[in-house]
Amino acid sequence: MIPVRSQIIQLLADAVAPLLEAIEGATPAGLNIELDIPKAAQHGDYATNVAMSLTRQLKRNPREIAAQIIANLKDPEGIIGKVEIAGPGFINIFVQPRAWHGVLKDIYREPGTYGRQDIGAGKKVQVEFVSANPTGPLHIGHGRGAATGDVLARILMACGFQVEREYYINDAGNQMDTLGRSLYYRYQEVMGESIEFPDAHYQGEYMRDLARDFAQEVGRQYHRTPLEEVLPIFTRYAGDRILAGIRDDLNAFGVTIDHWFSEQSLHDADAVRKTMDELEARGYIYEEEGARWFRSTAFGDEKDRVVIRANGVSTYFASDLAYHKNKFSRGFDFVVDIWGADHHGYVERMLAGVEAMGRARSDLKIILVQLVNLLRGGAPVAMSTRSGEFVTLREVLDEVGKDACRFIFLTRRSDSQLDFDLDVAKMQSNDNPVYYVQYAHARLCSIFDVARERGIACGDSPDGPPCNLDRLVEGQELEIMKLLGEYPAVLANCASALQPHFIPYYLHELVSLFHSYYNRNRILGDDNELTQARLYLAGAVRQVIRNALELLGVGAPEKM
RNA sequence: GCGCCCGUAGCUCAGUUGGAUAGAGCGUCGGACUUCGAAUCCGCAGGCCGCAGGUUCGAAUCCUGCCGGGCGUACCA
Repeated sequence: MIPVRSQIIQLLADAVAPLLEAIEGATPAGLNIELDIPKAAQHGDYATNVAMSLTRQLKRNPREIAAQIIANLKDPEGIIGKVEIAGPGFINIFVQPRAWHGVLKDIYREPGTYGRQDIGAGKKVQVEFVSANPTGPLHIGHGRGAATGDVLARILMACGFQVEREYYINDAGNQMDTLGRSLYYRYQEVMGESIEFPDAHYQGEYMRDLARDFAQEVGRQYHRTPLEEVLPIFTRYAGDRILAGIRDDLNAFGVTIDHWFSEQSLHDADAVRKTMDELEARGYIYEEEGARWFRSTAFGDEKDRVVIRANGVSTYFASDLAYHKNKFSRGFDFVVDIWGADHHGYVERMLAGVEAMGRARSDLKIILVQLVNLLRGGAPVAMSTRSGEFVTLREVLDEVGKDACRFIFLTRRSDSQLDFDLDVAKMQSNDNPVYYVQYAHARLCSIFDVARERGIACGDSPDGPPCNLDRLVEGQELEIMKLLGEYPAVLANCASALQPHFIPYYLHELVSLFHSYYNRNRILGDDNELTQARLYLAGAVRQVIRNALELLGVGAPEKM
């Protein structure tokens, strides 16, 4: 049992249950009790609007219901100090200071796993993200998707889901031929040919580098060899090398992919055709104007979509249908797709596809990550893979650093656009929120170093702490304990909203409170009993900072 | 034209399953280091939550319309 918050929710639920049992058709099981933290301290540590939300069912006025709930409230452990009815029917709850000690003990009981919980109950989940075409290096926008997907995966794992990270490789279709041709032409250049590089090919500098490397490996054997004879060789080389580069960049960014899934493998296994057959058997495929269409309008899409063109070639969407069928066949309870927001027009047809395959639409959760506007000194940096004008993720990492980069991405909700100014990110590096948080961690470590030098024993036992926690009576000390107790709820929010940004905001709030407390109070003082109690508190703060940073994939340095 | 996302302090953004007096960072200005890390802290200023209606005990949050920005609207991927 997570201390205080969930204990109070349980007490309230028990108090509400008799009221609901008294009327017919009520469903106490479905009752969701919300416990808010009021903005004003006079409104208590927690407040709930449960009485107001029951007015319709109970057909009584909210204050009356609130009084009834309070009368039913049992509190054998003495967690609640005072309860009040306020305003239109809020129930304000004041927590007994000593109750917060449970939060600290909980943290010390299993430090590294504090915050983890089992709302997922072992459900299998897949998070698919980045999935950039292997035609060039990752850029900053991919980085945002990578950070979001990676951290979402970590959060879901922390919440008891079994998670697999997947990268879908679009290695089929004519873009790969374009890639191979691009390398071919650059290779001929390296051989000394003067050629006119065709439009609509990949003309980034990285292609020249690849061509030089390729020439190193194979020598002159393909010099002036007709393109058609050797294209597959060039395509394969370019694709493999670029994909390896993507893997390296992701690793440098702290992202590890569990499973790389090739689109081509679907074609090789004839999975696209099989999927189309299955959909046809279900009555969702028809022929018109020489093409074959998927009836996505049956599930709310605005128009039907072509899956097999008149020329017999399947579309990308057809592959994606087969891909998602494949995903579900692997036993995932639900799958999360993280897409660039420029694909939002694709959402409805994909959900339609999921339904047509007999799955619930909610089994596919599509998270749209908005575009990143890369700026330098306030001016936009032009980005285009084809033209080769872009700043790579790698360059941003070298310039700004992994921790700052991840933190900036993760501090905004993914569906709002983000201005990322390289100069600002560097210039402000000392005022960057990530350093604010890391500094608190380093400072805490330093305190423990000093304590050790002075020979102060630091209690770290969950049961019957060796220190007297009743000495923690400062307002901020109680606030810190309370906030530490909120951490599991923050994670649960992230998991249900599939949004990581609550964690950075939580961290900032916790760290800010700690810094303020630190400036007002001495942790290591003359009063040994008080010192030990405060160290116990400080250790808990440090632990939660660590756990949260770990989830973000951001380092928790002991010195900086 | 139609569809989706966004519009909150000078700037960048939280808060949007409806809750009490709308928050933070940066920036401006003014304070705090003989004491555990000043990459910190404390304080001041800053708002018709894009506009207008509606729903109700209560709206930044839900509904409708409008304005402004982004993206999409392929038998491309």
